[in-house]
Amino acid sequence: MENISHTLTPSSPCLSTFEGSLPFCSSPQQTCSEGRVSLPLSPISFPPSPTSLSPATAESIHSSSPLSHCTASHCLEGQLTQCLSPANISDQDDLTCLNWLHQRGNLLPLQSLHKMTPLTQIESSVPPRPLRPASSKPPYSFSSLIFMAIEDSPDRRLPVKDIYDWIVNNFPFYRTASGGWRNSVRHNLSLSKSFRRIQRDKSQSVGKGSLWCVCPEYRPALLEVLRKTHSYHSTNINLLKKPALLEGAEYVVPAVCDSIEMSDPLSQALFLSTPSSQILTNDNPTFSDNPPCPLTPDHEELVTMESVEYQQGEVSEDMEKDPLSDSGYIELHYYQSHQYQYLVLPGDTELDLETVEILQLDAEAQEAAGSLLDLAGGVY
DNA sequence: AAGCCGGTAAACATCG
DNA sequence: CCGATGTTTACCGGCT
Repeated sequence: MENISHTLTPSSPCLSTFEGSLPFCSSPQQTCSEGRVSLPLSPISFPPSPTSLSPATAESIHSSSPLSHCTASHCLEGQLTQCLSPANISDQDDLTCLNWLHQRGNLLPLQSLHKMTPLTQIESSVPPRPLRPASSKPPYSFSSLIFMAIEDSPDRRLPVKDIYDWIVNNFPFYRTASGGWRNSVRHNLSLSKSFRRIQRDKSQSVGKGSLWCVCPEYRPALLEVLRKTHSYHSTNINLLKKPALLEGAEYVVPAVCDSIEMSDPLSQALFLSTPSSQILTNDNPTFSDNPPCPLTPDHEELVTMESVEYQQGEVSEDMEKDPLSDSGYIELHYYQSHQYQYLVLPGDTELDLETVEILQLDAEAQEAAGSLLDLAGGVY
């Protein structure tokens, strides 16, 4: 048994003060002691300050964090996009180079960038392994597919056409499948309570139909289903990936795994909760009435949070292995439970779930972090 | 066996 | 009118 205490640094000065308990653990492996979270203000942005982590973790996270050079005030001033702009990257080998982000969507590689070979290089140098035939159907239900598609969109809402496109782009199976699956998608959207239709803003309406979003109250359930599916189907994949890590492989290239892994959006997506200011209600069903709140200087408040302590090692090996621990990528997850939303941060380069940090953030903190990540995920 | 869930097909209405 | 979109119903198979 080992107590681990990490002091995390908030992503930005826009995070407002949070003080509260942590009644929620993201996985059965974790035993979180309730406690207050207090983070010292730092100009270092999301993810957590390396200085408070182990040297190896700190080095890795710092060097792999594309946002580590960008403060939230940059974000507030709209300069983060410059920070993330390829034009701003003088050297392709620069640690802040975001080519990988462009190439892989909002996938955040786990390993230090300086240890990484650019994906284009790897993908061209690694002999292409025969991909799983396109006839192999993804294990994910249509609800999960829709969920992932919507979550992977910048605005967390998509027209059905874009949902089709996302599925086709991420799961080649549907590229050649007959059109019946589209009917299933529409059927699922209509029937499932998890999804909600939003009228498009008439003034800027382009295209047909409505936008679809995920009902926040059903997000945890959808995420859980997704995690279970991913966990179940990633077992064999992990066996493939683990030796590569042990042998010092520079980068685990999803593309050399089978088709599910290659296109696995769970490994790629940043599941970000819609900030509470954007959550749709029945009374206010359109974003045109309730536009997403941009960060404003009003949100710039100092944050103090205390370290989070939780138990490590109190986990039965029989318990379900969390897919996040083996995903090979830094993943940032929001959970919503009751009136709280929870942001799960990776606290270790290996992404062992025992070392994942859980922060409970208030709405403004989520918004701040979400905006940063939106920008990071929106540049590709 | 019954109920639930997910997938599929189909009919129909609406909309641009 | 046509195609895309959205809703609804029905049926089937797998799972618990």
